[in-house]
Amino acid sequence: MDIRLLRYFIAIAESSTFTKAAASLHIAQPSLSIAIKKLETDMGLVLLDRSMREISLTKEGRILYEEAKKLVTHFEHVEKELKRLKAQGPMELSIGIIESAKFWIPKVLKRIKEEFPDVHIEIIEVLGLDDINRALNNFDIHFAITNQLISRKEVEALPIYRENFVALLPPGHALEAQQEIRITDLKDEAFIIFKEGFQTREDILNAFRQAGIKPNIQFEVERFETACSFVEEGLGVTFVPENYLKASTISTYSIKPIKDSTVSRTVYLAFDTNRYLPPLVMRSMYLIQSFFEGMEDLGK
Amino acid sequence: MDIRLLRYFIAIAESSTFTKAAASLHIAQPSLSIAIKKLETDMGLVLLDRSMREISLTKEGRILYEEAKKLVTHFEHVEKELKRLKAQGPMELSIGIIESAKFWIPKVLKRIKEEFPDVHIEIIEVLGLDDINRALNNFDIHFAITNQLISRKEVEALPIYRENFVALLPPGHALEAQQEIRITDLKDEAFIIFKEGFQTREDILNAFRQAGIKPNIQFEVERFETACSFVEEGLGVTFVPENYLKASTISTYSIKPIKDSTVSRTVYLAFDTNRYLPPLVMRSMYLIQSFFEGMEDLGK
DNA sequence: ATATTTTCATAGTTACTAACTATAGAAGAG
DNA sequence: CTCTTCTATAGTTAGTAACTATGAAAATAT
Repeated sequence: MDIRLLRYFIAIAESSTFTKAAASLHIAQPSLSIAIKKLETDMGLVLLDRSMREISLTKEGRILYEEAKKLVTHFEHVEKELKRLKAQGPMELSIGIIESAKFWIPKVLKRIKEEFPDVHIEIIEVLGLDDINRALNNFDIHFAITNQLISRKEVEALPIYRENFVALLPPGHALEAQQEIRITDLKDEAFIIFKEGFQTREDILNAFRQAGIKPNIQFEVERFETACSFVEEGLGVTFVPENYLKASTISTYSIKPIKDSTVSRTVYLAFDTNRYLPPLVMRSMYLIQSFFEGMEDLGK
Repeated sequence: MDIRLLRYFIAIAESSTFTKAAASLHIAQPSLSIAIKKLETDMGLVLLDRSMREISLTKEGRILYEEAKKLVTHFEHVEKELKRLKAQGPMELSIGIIESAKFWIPKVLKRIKEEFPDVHIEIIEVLGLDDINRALNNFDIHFAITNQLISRKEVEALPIYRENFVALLPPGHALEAQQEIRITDLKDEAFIIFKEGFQTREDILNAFRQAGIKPNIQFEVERFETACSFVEEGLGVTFVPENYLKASTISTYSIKPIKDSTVSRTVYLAFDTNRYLPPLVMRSMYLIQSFFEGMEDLGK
């Protein structure tokens, strides 16, 4: 059995015609027809339904497609490991994270480093859904810490913890005297919120909806960092996760808990299930999960 | 790249001569020489040191040997899964366990079944070290719950919990009046112990050593079940794990805690690191580990 | 030290196979 | 009903994976 046949099969499954797949593989179409037929006889299974003009996968074909992707990425992992060994390079681990994860990430990285002293860990900030999907697809990151709900079936998202938001008021704001903020207090306040496509925007809008009012949205941003600097300039009010503030240097704005409805979001550990995950990656994900284990209200 | 080349390489790594490996693969020796040379050029690495008559693996060769085994077992797993799918057979999970694990195993199996309703779980009782090694090597079991210390480097043993022993006295025994037993109370008592090669024997002998006496060994057995029936017949005294009694139907002998030194043993989850472990297996091991997580004194 | 045995590599041969081009046949689109 | 699009088959060629025979090197025996 040749890995080549699996690569061919994956290409077909993804382009759904022999002709296009052959083109993308830079081989002639009949070669591909014969190769797949050989794969089918080798495996003793019918993998494709050729009755229509655009081929479709049989049940067995769908399973093999998923398994073949894992097997091919496993193979590529081994190749890469050997090259790394030859070049004396370090083991690599790439994690995509949201802003507020900066608070706890160093603690977990310390644990990972204890078990894998030579590993070189790369932390990449991933912002929106597209960003995460792109990073996971390109294998830029091994897994992501994210609050985005990812609906693609090949991506699994394990909830690891929930985090509460707090309100951020500009210095000298009228509400500064209050110990706590109610969402209804913000009825006419200029509000700084995340752009469309960010889960956090939806979480905050939901909280306003529950309180029965609409926020007066004046600015739309992509990062808490931006929102914070806007607040500092007195441009409006915003909500940020408590954990984000733990990671950033305290500034001049005043921080107030939100009283009536708890505004919160779930943070997930997301990874591609159709990919071979080497022991280092599996173990790191396990360490992150167990870091939060037993914490109340994981939003499961 | 052909899986065949990896199989060839594994055979060489394990028999340390081309000639023997070729024989075991049922191919001619020159074919193997050429195949391995091709593998080396494909990978761009020197895998073998041929300077001696018996070849040895280079550093890269050793890594590839371990990785290749995982890759080949991964491939075999996929083949088996497809055959299973064709035959409409159930997913299989085989776990080797020691006697005393019967107590908690059903609870964990319930959790596994919740996540994988169709899985067919096979529980195999594994007794001594040889038994476990044989079962892991033959792929008869995916992992083992064992108290044996396994020194082979390809087997990892994660401590999951510790269990205490209690003393078992035959009905009507002189010490029956006591609430607790001291090891020194058993100075001249006929003692029933495990055979050589069982970790439990060593654990119990250590406890006696610490108490400064030697047990009067009269019977050597391979199972707690046997030891218990011997006690029932009045042939002597023995120590068994509390957990074992929780799983067995209470009988006529009397059970006494051991007072002075706590006699206990560590139970491990042992698995072959040089083997591809499919998600079902990984997840099951995780569920077992987290079942005991947070319990005190895991003997780590 | 020398002969013998053991082991791996190379050379040459053969059969298989994976690629190609050309073309036939089947399934949708206009 | 015709034309296009797609897959399968036929036939060809180059590459390769197996074989046998044999040479070179290293360990063992005499």
